[in-house]
Amino acid sequence: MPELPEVETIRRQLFKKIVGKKIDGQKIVSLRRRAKILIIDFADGSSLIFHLKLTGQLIFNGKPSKYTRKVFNFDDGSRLIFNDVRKFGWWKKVKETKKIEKEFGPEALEIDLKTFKTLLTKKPKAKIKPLLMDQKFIAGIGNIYSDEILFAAKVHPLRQAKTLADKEIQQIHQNIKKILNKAIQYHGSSITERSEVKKRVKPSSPGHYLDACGQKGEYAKYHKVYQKEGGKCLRCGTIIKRVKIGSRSAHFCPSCQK
DNA sequence: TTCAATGTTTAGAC
DNA sequence: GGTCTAAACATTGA
Repeated sequence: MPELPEVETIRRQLFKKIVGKKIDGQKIVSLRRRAKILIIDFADGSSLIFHLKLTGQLIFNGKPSKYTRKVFNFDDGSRLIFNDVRKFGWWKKVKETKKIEKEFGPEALEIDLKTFKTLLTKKPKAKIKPLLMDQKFIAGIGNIYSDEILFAAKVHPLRQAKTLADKEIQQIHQNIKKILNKAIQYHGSSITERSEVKKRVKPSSPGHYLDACGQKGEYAKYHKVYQKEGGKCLRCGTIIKRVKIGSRSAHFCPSCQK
């Protein structure tokens, strides 16, 4: 679930709440994010790192439920609970984070146009959507935001990197930052899965993204193509399509994404 | 019973 | 080596 905007939202909220507090006598000095990983840094140089995968939640002073996998208690009596319905998420204590940080490509919010162009030339045959989701290529983008970025850039998700014109590369690069920043502003996307839409499962049920305060993110309101299959394109009115690329759903407008 | 799901990793094919 | 696909991880519920 949590892609960059969701993890970044949690990081910013938790930063204000827990920096300066202690877990097991260890003082928290900082909170960072690398790709979709949240990093809690301690005074002795060690860190506690988290990956929320599809359904992980980190909630400050949350109330434990049957899906709570771990509770971290702070020295002042407050706590952080880790919930995860599907159990794909993980956390671990590490002595240093250099090795982990090196496993990812440049941060999506930090990459400059020139670097982005150079990287694309190294993957000429790759399809642009899976490439944007490849954390070793560029870090932080997942299924939701790759769809939204490509719609905004008017680029078809199956385009090979080498076929992209300069202007298109520029558009993708610009929209990576624009979309991710706007999503952070709205505290990310709390969504209901396709299989759940039919079942009328509420987005508030366990296994859906919540921020560190236990609140839903509001960015899903602004999704233009993700989960909009069958709806009209907001730019041209064409019906939004969904196709499988690899094992993931891609949503796009077949008319204005070329 | 079967299906799909915001993520990642691995194995195998070409 | 590059690229693609399927499957695996565990769970849910109509």
